[in-house]
Amino acid sequence: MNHPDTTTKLPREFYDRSALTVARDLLGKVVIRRWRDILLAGMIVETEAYLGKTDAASHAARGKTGRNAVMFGPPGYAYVYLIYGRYYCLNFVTGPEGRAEAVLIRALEPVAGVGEMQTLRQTSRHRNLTSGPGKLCQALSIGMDFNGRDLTAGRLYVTAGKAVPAPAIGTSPRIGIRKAAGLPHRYFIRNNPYVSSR
DNA sequence: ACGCTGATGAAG
DNA sequence: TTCATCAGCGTT
Repeated sequence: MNHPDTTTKLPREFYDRSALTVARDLLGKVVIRRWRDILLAGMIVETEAYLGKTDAASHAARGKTGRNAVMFGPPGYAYVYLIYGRYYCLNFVTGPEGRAEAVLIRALEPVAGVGEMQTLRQTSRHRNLTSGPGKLCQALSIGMDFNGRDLTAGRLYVTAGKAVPAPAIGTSPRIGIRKAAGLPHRYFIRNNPYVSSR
């Protein structure tokens, strides 16, 4: 029986495309987090694309600041920020340097390291481990120390998972945003129980 | 439906 | 310096 490749990282070229394309392509890919000699992994089941200055809902809409500086850098780096004073959100920078696009990772389906995720999340319920952007950062032990980290070199990266057929992909407006509502920039795998719900 | 929680950036 | 805002979560 074949075992999945957990070491080959997606190359920088993968991220060097429009956030809309990358957000869709990331579905079915696997986020790998090497944590204390343990492998934590989850398949991406929900993403959101954020564009640069043209996107009022993007952190980059009002230009470069201390917080969003990583978005303005080259693709293939992690952009992490604190939201609502309590939770972290993980984004991947996409597109050429200066365009300031990113994809928010909104939900994963746990693949490996479930026991450790349960400890990190302080819950035994599988459905609740990674079914939201704040939850998955907790489950993978991702904090501000990952902001600006290279996704092609370190202990956080993405590997090729299984292809998701186009009919299985759903789109919708982005969750929880008030500006630029209505744009279908959220992508998810239909009927996957780990997609976040509100 | 609501409270928690604190960084952020714009206004003054 | 003050203030409204915020791409969330958990409990009710």
